[in-house]
Amino acid sequence: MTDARTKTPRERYRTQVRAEIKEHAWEQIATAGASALSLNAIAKRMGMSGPALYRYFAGRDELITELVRDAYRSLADTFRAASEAGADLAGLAHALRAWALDDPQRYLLVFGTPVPGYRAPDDVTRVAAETMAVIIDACAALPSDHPATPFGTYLEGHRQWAGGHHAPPAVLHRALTVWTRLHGVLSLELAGHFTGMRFDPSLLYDAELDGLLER
Amino acid sequence: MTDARTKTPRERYRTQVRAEIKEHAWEQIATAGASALSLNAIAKRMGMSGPALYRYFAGRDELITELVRDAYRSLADTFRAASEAGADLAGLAHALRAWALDDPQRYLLVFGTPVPGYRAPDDVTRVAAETMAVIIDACAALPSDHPATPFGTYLEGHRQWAGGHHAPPAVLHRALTVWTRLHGVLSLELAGHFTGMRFDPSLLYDAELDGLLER
DNA sequence: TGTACATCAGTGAACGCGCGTTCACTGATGTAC
DNA sequence: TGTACATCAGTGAACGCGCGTTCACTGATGTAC
Repeated sequence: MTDARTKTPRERYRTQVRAEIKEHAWEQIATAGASALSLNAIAKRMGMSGPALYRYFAGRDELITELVRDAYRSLADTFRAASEAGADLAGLAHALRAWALDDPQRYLLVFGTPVPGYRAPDDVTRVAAETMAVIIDACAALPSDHPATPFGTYLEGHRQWAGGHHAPPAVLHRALTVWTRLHGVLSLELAGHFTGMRFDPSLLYDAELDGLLER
Repeated sequence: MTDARTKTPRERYRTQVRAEIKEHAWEQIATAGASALSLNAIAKRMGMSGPALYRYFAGRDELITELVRDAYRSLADTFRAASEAGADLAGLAHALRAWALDDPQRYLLVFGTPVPGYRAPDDVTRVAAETMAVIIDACAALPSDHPATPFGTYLEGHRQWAGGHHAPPAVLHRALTVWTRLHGVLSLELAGHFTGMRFDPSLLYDAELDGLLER
């Protein structure tokens, strides 16, 4: 049905140009950040006139939405691929860091300071829950025992974010902690807050990871 | 010398208008984020013409620099005040969260996604080291024992960021960890990443804090 | 296979906007004698 | 105390720029008979 062979040449061309626009958008974001994204600038770099892009996107906001969606998707795919390849929590953490360093602005677009005036579409939360589920699974598979924490038991009544995942409270708590701690190191690293200090951020990242694995 | 009484009325007026400009700048940042800061918009809200602001700031960049400097100063003052009032690490952590929630965009201006094309002046790193020193002191005062960590000993050779603070390696490591973990929770909270989930972020913050205090 | 028509990608001009910044100028405030 | 001058805050016009977006139009590509 949605098979590539059933696509007409025009449809194929459309999706290809759409992809090309997004690629240039990412390049621009990588250079100057998401708030500087400009349709006209993208068009110019593609050798087209500005209005031409309106054949492919309803406007700037729809393009950004698409980029956010793709970023979430990309991370979810990365996680799932790592997981299916047998990666444990440490493997996921390293996959996350590699994904972030591969395109820092992509990470920041999703987890950084929100683009002012822009609201993420609802369906991305589903994808976000998908990545969270992979982390939860990895936490559940940890060999260590999981003593229940007060916050963990509190979390049991608020597990929508886990996509309805069935996991003991301590595991939910652990998964959330994994997220916040890794993000804490990663976001400061990507924002350049460690550049003045002269240590290797990856060592700090691994140190945090060790703390998460050991108990 | 720099006493207020030695200031001429004109000087007083100057500093007052400068302060007023900055206040409007903060209001604008709080609404639309730092990347949307506009001199003309500020002037309009003050009932002045745009070029008038050039009597007070050399340009947009100098204004932003001043705001960043003030933000760092404000945090450093908050920390020092809390510390002098006898606050321990937990007290500092709560002071940090209160400071962040008081003006989220101020926190994000300093610790969030960097403003594209803008480079922070060098002297703010001195103020940053000042806040770090307070955290290090609080970590050193923790009652728990401090087993040396591999990363901690590695850090000993890279302690410029601590402002030349003399503290055992484990304490340096602990202080860095305090920073990254609290920032991990805070930044995700401020960026609105917990709003979809239905739990109280302050509980997660306190849970992380507990982990930092206990060992 | 050829012709008539519909579809659709892309253009160029235009609109209205706001931006940072410069410049020559006015008018009020302070200073020196 | 009064007058001449210097200082300086603020204005308004202007420059050049880039933005998102609309609109009428051209020309190429695909479709139906």
